Parts: sequence; C-alpha cells; structure tokens
Amino acid sequence: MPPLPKPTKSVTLHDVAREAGVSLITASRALSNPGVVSDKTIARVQQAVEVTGYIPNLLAGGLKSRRSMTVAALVPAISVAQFLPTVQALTESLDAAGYQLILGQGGYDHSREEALLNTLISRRPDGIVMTGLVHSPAARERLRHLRIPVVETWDLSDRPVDMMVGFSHLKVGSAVAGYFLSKGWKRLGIATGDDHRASIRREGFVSTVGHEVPTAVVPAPSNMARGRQALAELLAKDPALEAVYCSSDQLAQGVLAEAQARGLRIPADLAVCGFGDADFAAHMEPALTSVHVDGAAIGRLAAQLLMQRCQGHEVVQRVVDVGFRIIERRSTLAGAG
Amino acid sequence: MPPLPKPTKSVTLHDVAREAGVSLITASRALSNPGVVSDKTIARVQQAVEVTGYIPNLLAGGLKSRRSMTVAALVPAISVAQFLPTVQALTESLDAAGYQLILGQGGYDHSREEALLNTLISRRPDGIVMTGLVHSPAARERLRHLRIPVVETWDLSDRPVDMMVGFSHLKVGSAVAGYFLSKGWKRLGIATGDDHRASIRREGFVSTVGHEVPTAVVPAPSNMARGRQALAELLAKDPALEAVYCSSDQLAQGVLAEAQARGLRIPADLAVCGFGDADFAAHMEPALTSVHVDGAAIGRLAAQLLMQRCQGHEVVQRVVDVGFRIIERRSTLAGAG
DNA sequence: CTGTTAGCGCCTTCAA
DNA sequence: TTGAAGGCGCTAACAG
Repeated sequence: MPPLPKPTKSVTLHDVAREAGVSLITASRALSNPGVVSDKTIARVQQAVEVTGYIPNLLAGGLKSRRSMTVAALVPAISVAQFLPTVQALTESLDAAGYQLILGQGGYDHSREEALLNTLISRRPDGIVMTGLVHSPAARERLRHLRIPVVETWDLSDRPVDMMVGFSHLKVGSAVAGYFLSKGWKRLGIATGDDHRASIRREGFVSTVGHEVPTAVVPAPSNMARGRQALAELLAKDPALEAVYCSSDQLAQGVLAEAQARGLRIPADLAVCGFGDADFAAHMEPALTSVHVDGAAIGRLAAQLLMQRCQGHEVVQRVVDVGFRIIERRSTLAGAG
Repeated sequence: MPPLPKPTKSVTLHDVAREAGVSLITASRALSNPGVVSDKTIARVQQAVEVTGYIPNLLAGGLKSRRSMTVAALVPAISVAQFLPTVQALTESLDAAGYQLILGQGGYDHSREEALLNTLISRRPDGIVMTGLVHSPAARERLRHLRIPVVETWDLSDRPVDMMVGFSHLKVGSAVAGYFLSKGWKRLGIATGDDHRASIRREGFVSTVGHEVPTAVVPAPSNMARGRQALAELLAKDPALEAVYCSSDQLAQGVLAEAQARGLRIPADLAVCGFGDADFAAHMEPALTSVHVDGAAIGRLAAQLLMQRCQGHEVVQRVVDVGFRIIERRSTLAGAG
C-alpha cells in the first residue's frame, strides 16, 4: 500500500479547552451537558469553538459512552421505490434526534444477510432497522445476543427478533382477491415480483380465490418493462383475462401500457390493481387502483420505537400493525373506461 | 434522562487473543494484515473469532488509524429518483472496498448545507460525495481546510472544491432547444422544477431559443401531479403550444397524462421531451424522448476517485465530464402520433 | 514473525 | 460548579 496522506491534526476538544482557559472536561460538559456548567463558562467555550473551528469527533465520544448515535438500516436495494418513503422518514426522524443513518444494501439474497449485518454491527449502531424480516437463524441469534434494539418493518410475524412495524401481506393478497371477486371478475391473473413478501401476497390472493391463477413472475427490479412482458405472458396463458393484480405500481404501469398498446380498454376489457399506491398512481390515465401502505409512517414509527429504547424506556407495544387499504380508482371501476 | 440500559460487555479483540493464546496485536494483525503473520497463528485466531463470536469495533480502530472506512453522501432527498442510480452505484462500489455510506438529506436549502456537513464531518468520513455543488462559501472553506477528499457530482463548475463528476446543465438545455428548433417547432414551453440545476438547464434552453418562453415552475418534489398542473398552466399561457421540455421524466409523465386527458395527440399536437431517461421512459405510450445521463456511472466514478485518494494516490483528472445525450423516441417523432 | 508501549479523542468516575 | 485520573477497543511505532 502506498503511503497514506499525512494525518491532518484536527482541532480537538483539548484545543478548545485551552483557548477557553478551562479544563478538558469542562469544555466537554459545556457542549454536551450545559445544565451543569455556568453560563459564563458555556459562553467562553462556545466562543472558543467558533475561533478554533472545532467539530466534535463522534467516533471518539461513542467509544467511551457506548453510544455511536447511528442507526443502521438494511434495504434490499435503495432503488426499490417502495421503501423510499420509509427510508426518507426514518432519516428525517433520526436526524431530528441527532442520529445518522448508515445504509446497507442486502439484495433479496438471504445468504448475504448475515455478512451484511456483521459489517453494519462493526460500526456499533445504537439500533437496526430491517426492511423485511430477519431470515437467517444465525443473524437472529446474533441480534438477540447483542441486545441492540431491532425493528423489522414492512412485514409481520409471530416471532419478532425484537420490535416490528408492518402489515400482513397475506391479508393484502386476500383483500385484493376478494375485491376482484366482488366485482364479478372470474378470469384473474397475477403479475408479481419474485421476492418473499410479494409471494406471500400471491399466496393470500390464490387462497381466497380458491384455485391457482395464471401468474407471471418477473425478476427484480420490478419496473414498467417487466410489467409489459408480464401482461404479454398472462394474455398468452389466458387471452380472456378480466383482471390483473400486480405486486407493484411500477409493474401495473407496464401492464397498463401494454394493454393500451394492444387496444384493450381499461377497465372494460381488463381491470388492473397495483400495490404501493405510488405518487403517480392517482395521476395515470386511467387512474390506477392500488393498495395503499403508509411507508412514511412505518419509517417514523420505527424511529420512534428505536429512540425510546435508546433512551432506556420500555416499549410496551413491540409489534405495530399499520394496516393497508385498497384505493379504488378508474382502472377497476366497472362501468367506466 | 432515564437510566441507560446497562452496557453489554461485548467480545473484544482482547478476548480473541486470550482464546487464541497470542498477544493482542498479533490477533489484530492476523485479522487486518494477515500477510505478516504465520498461517498457524492466523488459523488459531480465526478459530478464536468463531468461538467467541467476535465482531470488530470499527469505531475504535478508526480512532487510532484515522480511517473510519465511511463515506458521507449529501443528497437533497432520498426520494429524488434522479439520484437513485448514483446512490446505489456509490453504495455498491464503496461496499466492495469495505466502506459504508452515511447518508445525509439536505433538501434544496443552501442554508442547511453547512449544518448538515458539520454533522456528517463529526463522524470523520474518509470522503464526502455531494449531489450538486457545494454552495455555501463557509462550507467550501471548511471542506478545503479539512483536506478530506470531496467529490461534487451531477454538475460541473470551474472552481471545484476538490473533485467533480458531472455534466453541463447549460449544454443540456441548449441541446434540447436546438433539437426542438431543428424539428421546426416554434411555440415552445418549459415545465421545470425550482432547483438550481433545473434552472440552469432552462437558462441554456432560453438562450439558444433566443427569447423567453412560457414556463411553469413547480415546487419539489417533481412528480406526475405537478406535471399535469404544469401543462395546464402552460396551455393557459399558450393554447397553441407545440413542444414542451420537462426538467424530469416524472414531470413529463404528468404532462403526457394531462395532454391525453385533454385529447391532445402526442406528438402531432404536442411534442414532449423529458430529462433523466428514467427506466419507464422507453415503455410509456408513446415512448418518451428524454435526455439520458448515466447516473450509475457518476456513482461509480465518484467512488473510484474517492478510493484512489483514500489509498494515497494522486488523482490526475479531477474533473470528469460524463456528458449526456438526447434519446429520441415517439413523443417527439414528427410524423408519428 | 511476534510482542511491548503509547496513545487516538472523548467521557465516566471520583474527588475537590 | 470544576478538575484530575483512567480507560473505551484498537492499532501505529518501535523493539525483540
């Protein structure tokens, strides 16, 4: 390895203390626990901070205090639009409490989960947020043993590692199927991503319908191109398809585009329901029916639970079901289109 | 403050060393610099790691070695779709080199820039990636003084803080205007976000057209709903509009939806060009002409420059222009629609 | 190849 | 209200 750039001796609290004419620890307290220091001293220290351009070293502080003031979040991929509001709300809520987010991309590959968790843990986060459940038993065991607050999100199960903010994907699938059946549609199809949660939704859908339905499974990332392919595939399986449930609004967008390209009228010839209620769903032509999930609320709640635990409070309700609801729009409004 | 949870005395390198029957530093070297340790010792240490469940503490290591193995990235908001491929590629490239990303959301508000940078700097990142330029003079000064590698992205200027990977927004606007003019369209309009880079593109557009053009400025976030409003606004200003340039594909999507809702044929009645070449652009009906920018390449290049500098190498080409190109599709193909 | 020594910058514990 | 030690977990720098 080539020589590293010479370490720039940065301004430390020591320099601030000297500048202010107080001891190191007094300077420390003036900044992090002002209540126990006289106002005069605080003013002197703050001025010294200005003069020296001091920026605290949270790495050093965290070493002794055992609070890194960071939270690690594990997402399959940043570009999965579904989780964006959650990550955004999480970042904002944590920031308001002085915490920073460390992001880890795990893909949908369970085998990478443990390795990635270890990497993140080596940064000693004060909490961990997972999008999805922790699947690897080794990882579950490790997390429990570390006694770090953990929030699993976007799903529910009866054996949380610690805390949980999500909803039932089985019920989502079931609800969409019930909705389709209530409309009198019989020839149903599914366009779905291949991830775990989407599969569970499919399971709920099928079990409510009562029999298997034509399904097009598309690999990640779930986007418009895949949606177009998926509809082509479904129509090949059943040219008389009446309604399609899509595991994401991006897929649904592709399904709609492909349907329109084939001259199918929505919803007269084909009804479409998406999942996620993306910001564009309401503004498409026709507007897209979708399953709404409050992703931002998931992020805020996760942050809230984490912060409570970081401050030593007990959390009574450790599993929060945020629910979901079907937003009916023109793409499934019989009589329209 | 309530009592903090009792610190769980975690497994340290000390425990590993004792378990392996070697000294602390030997254990350290076996893990981080195996080249200088005998194979037998390495094996013993690795086994001790397994037995004890040791996970290194990078905070402690970083304190001494002055390398935190983190990179801070400052984005306006995670949900700005434009930057997603960049952030994703950045995360992946850094991960491959053992670095983690710390994400800071700054909004488009320049006044928050310095505060956020200070927060991030207190984590002592080994490098900083900005989406956009550093605007605040105080922040520029501070970054220079810290001598941390900094990459400004998604833009170019003649006075980089340190390194730069981007393209000219002025040229983008100019190119789109030139393209419209070459098609013979005279009644032009702009639907644009209110951020700095979008404004510069507008400037380039107007200066090539040679006179002001009807403009609808929409606040962030740039999405389909705003696009629909924007077209309504533009048509109110000029009912005979022939072509619209949009500062994002999301806006363009809204413009297209609004046009279709009004019975306008694309592109016969109205031609539309977006910016960003989002993954859905090619699959819309009609397919959307857009300005393609390789966001993932920006992320990869930024990571590459940073890693070089972190390893003490000189970087010769400190400003990289990744360019752009107009992808022509049906939404501007005269004769179609 | 291995070990000893001395901190990194800050905060906790005790004492004044 | 302030200060003096000591140590968090690890790794550079130097010895053996």
